[in-house]
Amino acid sequence: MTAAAADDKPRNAQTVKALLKLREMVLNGELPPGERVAELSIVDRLGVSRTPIRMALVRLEEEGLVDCLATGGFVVREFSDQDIADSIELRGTMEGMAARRAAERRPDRAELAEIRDCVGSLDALIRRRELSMDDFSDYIRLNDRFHSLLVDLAASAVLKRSIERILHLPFASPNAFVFVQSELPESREILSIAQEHHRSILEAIEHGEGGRAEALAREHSRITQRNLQIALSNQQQLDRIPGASLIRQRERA
Amino acid sequence: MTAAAADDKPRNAQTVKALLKLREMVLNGELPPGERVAELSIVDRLGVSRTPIRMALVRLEEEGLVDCLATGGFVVREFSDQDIADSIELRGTMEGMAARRAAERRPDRAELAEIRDCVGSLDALIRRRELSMDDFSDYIRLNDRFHSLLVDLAASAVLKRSIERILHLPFASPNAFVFVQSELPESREILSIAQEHHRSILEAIEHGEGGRAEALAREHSRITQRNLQIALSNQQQLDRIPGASLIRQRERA
DNA sequence: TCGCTGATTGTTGTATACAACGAATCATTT
DNA sequence: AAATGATTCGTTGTATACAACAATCAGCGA
Repeated sequence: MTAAAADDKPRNAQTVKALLKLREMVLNGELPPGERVAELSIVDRLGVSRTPIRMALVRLEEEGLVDCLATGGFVVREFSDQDIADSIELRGTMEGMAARRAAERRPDRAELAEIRDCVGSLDALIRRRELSMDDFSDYIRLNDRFHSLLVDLAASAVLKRSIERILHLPFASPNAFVFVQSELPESREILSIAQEHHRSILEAIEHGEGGRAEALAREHSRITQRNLQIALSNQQQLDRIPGASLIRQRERA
Repeated sequence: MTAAAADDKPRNAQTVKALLKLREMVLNGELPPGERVAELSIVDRLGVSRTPIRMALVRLEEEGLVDCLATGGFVVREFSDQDIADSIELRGTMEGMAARRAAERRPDRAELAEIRDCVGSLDALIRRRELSMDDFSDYIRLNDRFHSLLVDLAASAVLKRSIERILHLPFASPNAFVFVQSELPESREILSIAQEHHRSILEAIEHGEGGRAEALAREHSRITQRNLQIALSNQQQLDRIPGASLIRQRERA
């Protein structure tokens, strides 16, 4: 955590730069879905050679953000409403497994300290009178932390990898719709319900109740599903979620 | 299904060749786990240049068979017993989700035709007096087909992708331990139980019983877990499963 | 005007060249 | 002899050159 090695140049600096930038460009909509990603045009825009760009594209393809064309080259993928709902459901299922595994493992107090602290911080945050935009940003950070710690508690490298993979689809994130939700009148209630879920999941883990922990974690993901449905009914709000440009436009009457 | 284009050279022939060969070499144990994969040595052995090898290595890394070293280069990964069990459990969880989704979708007769046929063939196979090695090979083919059709019935591209990804770990396959099992005296009973699972999963889907379908699919995966435990208690048999060389040797007294 | 053909351009897949970094080796010193 | 420092070797990451293929566009003919 020291300030050492701030601009530590890794050996593969160009590749990670290309990967980060390309992912950003895809999520921005700067590279529209369905369009072929011309490697040379990226060379111009990023100032790195084709090789690292190619590597990054392969990784993005494995992540699921671009598709490998049979004729050669890559295309930015397009996602249907169903794809998004499926991603959220899959995350919920896997987090359910994580919660169950965590409960069955009977972690000791030391292992639970961090996530307890996280839930405590969330409690404090929710109790504030008014929730500013910054508060929502804090919520996102803490919420991310909770979900990440939950997966860690399952102590399964395989499961962790799989969950991290699905989270590469930005709209599968537990936070994908928080800012959409923040504009709803019932926003506070939704956050309270979510936090109640967090508390009971933790409680179930502490009590070693695997089945309950799994059911709760799944139920928790349905909040994201609800928020998705709300966003889907309002194009303006939908446009503000991460990776919005990747969503296939439904025909409108 | 015609005989057309048998040796159709795709554009990226070298890359797929490298990917296939490298995967084979890793699973063979030809490239021992923990050892750095020197690209130049692969160049000699495969007769393709470094570039396609590099691409293949990136893909293998995303598949989880090799790890990306911080210092640069790739290492063949090593898997603990727990990793294997976790992979099987994760597959079971995702197949459970697939079965539930399939049931909830209420597929019509036409959609169910293939999997019904598959279960029928399995029935016929199991009913034979004696099961030869070829019979077990047939079983593996049909079993693979059943699991694949089950995933297709869920009609979720996201889920399908995730399941296919976990199946890249060879010991996560539903068939990983069938040949080990084939040498057990109770082999036939295990196959009968598995087939009973297949039948009831299909039945639950036909009846639209999502919860039951999910529970059954999960239970079904526990057969693989049992077989894993059996294999783990007998090093000789363990060595015969696909990717055996990737399994970390436990210290023996 | 429409369709077909041929050339041209653009893009990818592959091979290779090059430079920087790390690891191992060997020599030197204490 | 052990430790330490310099040097050599090997390996990777990156850039670029080249060839094959696809797509596009112009021109020609009906």
